[in-house]
Amino acid sequence: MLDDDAARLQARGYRLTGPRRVIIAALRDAGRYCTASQLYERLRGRSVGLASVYRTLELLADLGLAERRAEAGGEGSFLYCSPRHHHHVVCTGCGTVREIDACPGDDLARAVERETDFRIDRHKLDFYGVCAGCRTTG
Amino acid sequence: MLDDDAARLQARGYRLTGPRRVIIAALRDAGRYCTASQLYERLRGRSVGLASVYRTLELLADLGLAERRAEAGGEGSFLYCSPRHHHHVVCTGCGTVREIDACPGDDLARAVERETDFRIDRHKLDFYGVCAGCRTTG
DNA sequence: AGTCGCATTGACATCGATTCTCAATACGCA
DNA sequence: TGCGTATTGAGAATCGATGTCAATGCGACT
Ligand SMILES: [Zn+2]
Ligand SMILES: [Zn+2]
Ligand SMILES: [Zn+2]
Ligand SMILES: [Zn+2]
Repeated sequence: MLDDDAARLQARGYRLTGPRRVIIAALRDAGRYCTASQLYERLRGRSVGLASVYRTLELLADLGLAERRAEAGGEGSFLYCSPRHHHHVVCTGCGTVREIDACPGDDLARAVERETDFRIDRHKLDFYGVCAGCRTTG
Repeated sequence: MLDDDAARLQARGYRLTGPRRVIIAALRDAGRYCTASQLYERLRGRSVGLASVYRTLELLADLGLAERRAEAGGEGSFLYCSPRHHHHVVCTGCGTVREIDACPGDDLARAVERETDFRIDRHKLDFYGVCAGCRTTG
């Protein structure tokens, strides 16, 4: 877990507890979307309760340090997100997610404002494709 | 419900039933993300079962005619999507969603390919802001 | 380092959204 | 119009997610 994440927690008055450290580190290291039960399994033996996994994921989503996604048939899953503005590239083969800096920027947002008469505040952009590893393997 | 949607269903061998027509029309007309129970309420008296609402939403998502979203604390919700490539503008005030043509295009996708060594197939882009109505009202 | 207040935790109970089951129905086709 | 089968509605069943609560441990202040 990075100091930056710790700072974010404490800046909002949350305590930096053992379970939180471990859960956040696990989500970070996963480098992909994880469900609560997946993280819970990965942390067996570290005495972390499933409820705490749910609570911490919820907290991270609230702090902007994680992004929630809808699964097709079942559980929700979370992806660790660094605090800066960024977008994602998702490998449809292995599930790996990488943060990227490429961004359509304000120009496109302004074009959208003209087209719709909305005032645009933010945007979300994800790319889907196949990573180098999956191309050679598969 | 549009003929285009009907054609998509039947092209995959699905039957064009009464409940499906009604549910799809309701989702289309909503112009926003809807939960299964919201649609079910809206269709009271039309003898459409909740299970059929769930099944039809799932089917639409599968056909690419609806997009699923994760809600914070509770139910999943679905948004009707036309078949062509497009993106969304979501009003954070009233929930209205509009489809737009603005798109970062292949240039950005190629930049991402160079940056990551992924082969990019598709992307998803949403803008969030406040619509004209919500600006004057609120 | 020691003390104290209270946020946080783990285990389990509970809730509720989604899926399953199955006999009855109604599409699509000849 | 008649048949075969996908689909439906209602209720049961599932299980992901949240609530409860006594025990714990973080962190602030000595
Ligand atoms: Zn891959
Ligand atoms: Zn951006
Ligand atoms: Zn609005
Ligand atoms: Zn696009």
